[in-house]
Amino acid sequence: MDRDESQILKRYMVDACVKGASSCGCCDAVGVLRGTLFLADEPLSMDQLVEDTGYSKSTVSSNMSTLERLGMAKRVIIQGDKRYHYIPVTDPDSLKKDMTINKREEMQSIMVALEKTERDLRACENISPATLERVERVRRFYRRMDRLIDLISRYNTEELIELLERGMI
Amino acid sequence: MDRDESQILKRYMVDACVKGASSCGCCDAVGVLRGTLFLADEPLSMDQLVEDTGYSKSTVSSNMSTLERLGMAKRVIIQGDKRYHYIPVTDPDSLKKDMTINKREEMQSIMVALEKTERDLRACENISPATLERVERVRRFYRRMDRLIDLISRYNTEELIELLERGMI
DNA sequence: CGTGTCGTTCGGAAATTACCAAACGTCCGA
DNA sequence: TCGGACGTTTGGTAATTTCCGAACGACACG
Repeated sequence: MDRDESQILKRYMVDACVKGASSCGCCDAVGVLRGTLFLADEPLSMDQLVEDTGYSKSTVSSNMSTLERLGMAKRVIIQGDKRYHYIPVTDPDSLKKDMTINKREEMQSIMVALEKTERDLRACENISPATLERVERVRRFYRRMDRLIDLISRYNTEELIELLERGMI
Repeated sequence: MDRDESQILKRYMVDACVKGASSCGCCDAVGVLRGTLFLADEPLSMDQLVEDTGYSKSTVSSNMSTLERLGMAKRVIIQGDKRYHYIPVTDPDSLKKDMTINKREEMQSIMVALEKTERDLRACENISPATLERVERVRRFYRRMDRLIDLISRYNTEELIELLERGMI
């Protein structure tokens, strides 16, 4: 596979990854790097990532650490090479974990806020019953949703699908 | 509840909503508006939102439409008032739908990219079997994950929790 | 101990985004 | 048909973010 072919081929993945990155608040470079890594034949060094993406070394460095922090890339050691090399994370369990973990953190922060709000509302003198009721209702929902995501994280994908398909009948 | 109390009380919710907003790529104003709306005693007009948040009318207008597009706020008609009024969306089904729909769109775009990539890879001459295998594996994962989210969207929260709790035993 | 190779950090430039004020279009009542 | 109340769109500006190159620190090898 020559370079040009490879470049064309990469476009789809890179675009999709950029979209995914921006939807979780990351800059384009994170997506580009993920897509590039994903379609690489072998673990890539930072120099290769610099060359393949056109970003500077510093940009690649900082964005690769966010990619690592998000659990989407891993460093590996290549024998006889002191440079770092990166591989994309592709095993189903890790991918599934990544997908739930962010959502859960976001939900928990809203849940904490709802709890504090509800407490403060009750302590207030002239509270509006309607507002309190709404806060309670949503807080209950988030608590249930949190429980649900907790349950979901305890199964693997196949088990979940099987359970839910069985339940549909 | 006087204004100052209400302002202090709002902080938690607004903060949490801002965090949530930024994690789905929206600017702070979207979060601030959502939080404000959430703790309002009654449907709010744009003028009231302008006053409560300190944003300009144009900022409120444009960000309220994104909030509406995201399904987090709704316009209601108040009898004898020709202005729009907004209420927060709080029913569990809508909230659950919002939480899954974004994730699903993101996943589907990656899935489409993976499918195109896989097709192109097969058409290539010197493809790396390792790369192809990786693309296949991840594509399979996404396809299963998509199926899973589809199943999840067919149940309501309580049904899901019950099913999964029963499965745990 | 030097020297060269790596990766990270830092400061500033460039590009993007968020925001506001003003102009504009629309709808309703007079 | 005019006037006024509303909401949206637009153009410009301020603030933020992204990115690069240079400087820096760490580490291995001669």
